[in-house]
Amino acid sequence: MPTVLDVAKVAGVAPITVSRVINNSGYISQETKEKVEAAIIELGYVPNTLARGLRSKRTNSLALVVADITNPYFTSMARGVEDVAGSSGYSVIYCNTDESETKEDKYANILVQRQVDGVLLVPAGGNARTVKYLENNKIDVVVLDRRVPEKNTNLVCSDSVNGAKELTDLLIKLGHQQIAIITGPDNVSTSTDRVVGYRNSLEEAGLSANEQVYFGGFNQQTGYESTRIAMRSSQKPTAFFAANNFILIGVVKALRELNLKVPEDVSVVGFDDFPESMLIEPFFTVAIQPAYEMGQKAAELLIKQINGEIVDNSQTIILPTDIIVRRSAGPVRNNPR
Amino acid sequence: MPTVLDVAKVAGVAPITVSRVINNSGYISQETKEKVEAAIIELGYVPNTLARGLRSKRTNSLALVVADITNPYFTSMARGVEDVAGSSGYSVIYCNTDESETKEDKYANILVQRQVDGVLLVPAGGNARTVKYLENNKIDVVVLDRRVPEKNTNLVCSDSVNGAKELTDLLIKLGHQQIAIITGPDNVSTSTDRVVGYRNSLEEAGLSANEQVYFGGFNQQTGYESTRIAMRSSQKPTAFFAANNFILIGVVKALRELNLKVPEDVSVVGFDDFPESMLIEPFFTVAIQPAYEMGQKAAELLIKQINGEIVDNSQTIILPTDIIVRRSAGPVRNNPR
DNA sequence: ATGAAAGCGCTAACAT
DNA sequence: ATGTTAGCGCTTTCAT
Repeated sequence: MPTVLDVAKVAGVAPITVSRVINNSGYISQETKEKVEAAIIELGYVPNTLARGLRSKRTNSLALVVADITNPYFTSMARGVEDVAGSSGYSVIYCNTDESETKEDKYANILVQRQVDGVLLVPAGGNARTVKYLENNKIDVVVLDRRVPEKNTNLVCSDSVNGAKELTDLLIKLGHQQIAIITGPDNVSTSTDRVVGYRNSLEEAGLSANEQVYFGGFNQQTGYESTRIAMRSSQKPTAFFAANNFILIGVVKALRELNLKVPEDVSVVGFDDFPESMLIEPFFTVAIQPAYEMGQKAAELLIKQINGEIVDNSQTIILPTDIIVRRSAGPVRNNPR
Repeated sequence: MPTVLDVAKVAGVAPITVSRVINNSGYISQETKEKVEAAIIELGYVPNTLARGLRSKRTNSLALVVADITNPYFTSMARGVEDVAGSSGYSVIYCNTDESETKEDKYANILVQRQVDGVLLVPAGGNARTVKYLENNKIDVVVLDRRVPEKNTNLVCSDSVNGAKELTDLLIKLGHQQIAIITGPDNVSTSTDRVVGYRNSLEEAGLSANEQVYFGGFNQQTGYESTRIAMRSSQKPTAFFAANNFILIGVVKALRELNLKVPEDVSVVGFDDFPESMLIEPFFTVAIQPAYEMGQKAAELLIKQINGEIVDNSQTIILPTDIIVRRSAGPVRNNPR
């Protein structure tokens, strides 16, 4: 492979001049520039980013660390990140933690080794260890989707508390008094914030006594199992609030097995849903988080941070959730089953 | 950040000895090893992969170039790749071409700059340009999902011809005689192979005269529009074959709008579907491609290739598709509408 | 507007 | 079993 030196020889200039042409930096006469460009094409020269990064301390690469890229919510987010990163000359390395702190640690180490300029982190555990580790190693971090306790960071997330409040309000307005919420781990802010919004709504309606909260994982199994438990309890819910898309699917599967119709017998609302491109007929009443936009905003913030355009690195961007009313929630049945 | 030199000083050895400990290469006494490891921990040393790559000509990074990571088919594939790559010490850079050759070219250039060791390529255009470009730059390539014309390459794909044949056979067995296939671009092998399988089946049944093929894009819009056109034609299909998941959704949306029930009025089959985790009640009769496994196999092949464990770089791995019979295809209606 | 020298952090090649 | 030397390809720094 040809190097700057080869190009320099062909163009009859010094290597540094070639570098200046490639990077559009410093003063170069039009004439020299053309000579160099011709040589680059002639040789099929491609700059080596390893050498460049080693010398300049900038790799033009970012990392996106998410729970699982397989969830369309994170996939959209990833596209938002990539589209912004790409147009600013950054490549993106994706990492799936599967909500495991061990995997997160492993990746954090790899990212330091790779000298990425910045990391977009959806933290797996309920702690700031990874953020601190990355920052200690001079890597800029923007936390995405979830808050991290005991540490101020740049943060881009959506308004879970408010989205959950509105969703619960909506159920209450439909006459539901016994509403169960099924959510993720109790150490993840998106999971607990949605419970907070739910509680706020119940309280406002004087329904606090009917609170019914199930923690678990952000997966189908949790939705399925918690629904079965709830429906066997003395307080049978007339409505379910699923804290994410996979839980939502689990809830409905369980209800089907119990021969309960949605929304005739039981109402269901949730967070996230699936993209319209995957749905024949959108059915769920949901709070949609603007995942793609969150990815974009986070990437923009991170890049600014890397470029030193931001002094304060504890900026919080909270995007609103969008309530979409569809058919999965209806008025409570008055006739007892 | 500490370097090998810092570690070497603390441990009282030469830098190369530190390198040997990090890479587990050459002979090191247990004693020295422990001294070095202690120094590494003491200083919080993390190796710099840029320097390492520059020197050793190996970056331990791969790239996966797909049409659109937003399609669950490619997302699964990506997880397959990442899981294998990760466990072999490789990081993966993902690139979305959105089926555009321009974007593919742009990424190919970036990947050469980044000195990735290998590329897993789902080629956007119907040509071998990118493969040649990468190979000219000494980067190993495994082509994924689709064949590339006029060039022997390592290839991992699924058996589109056979899957399409079986799916069409199934419709014919149900009594359908007028079957339309709606597929992707006419320069993509997955798109054309599925037409070939479809044709083979019709021919075998003596139904070649009824052939009805719609090319377009692998997206919902194509499914929707082609379905409307087909249903307005003189040969109204009694069954549709959608060549991928998004087309499938488009077909069903169009049929719904025409007040046609699936499968009572019209039968529908397709390729790919969506993961069960996203489906309340799987409905479509489909040919499933083992996307995750394809990603795994391709990554394994690529890594072997990189390690020089394979001489021949035109190895083809074709994985079988799996026909799942569900409810979207039924017997043809005998009473005319 | 251009160039010379040096060095980023690591490991290959060659000692010892 | 360990060390010395050199250099990967680029850009920073300091000339001119």
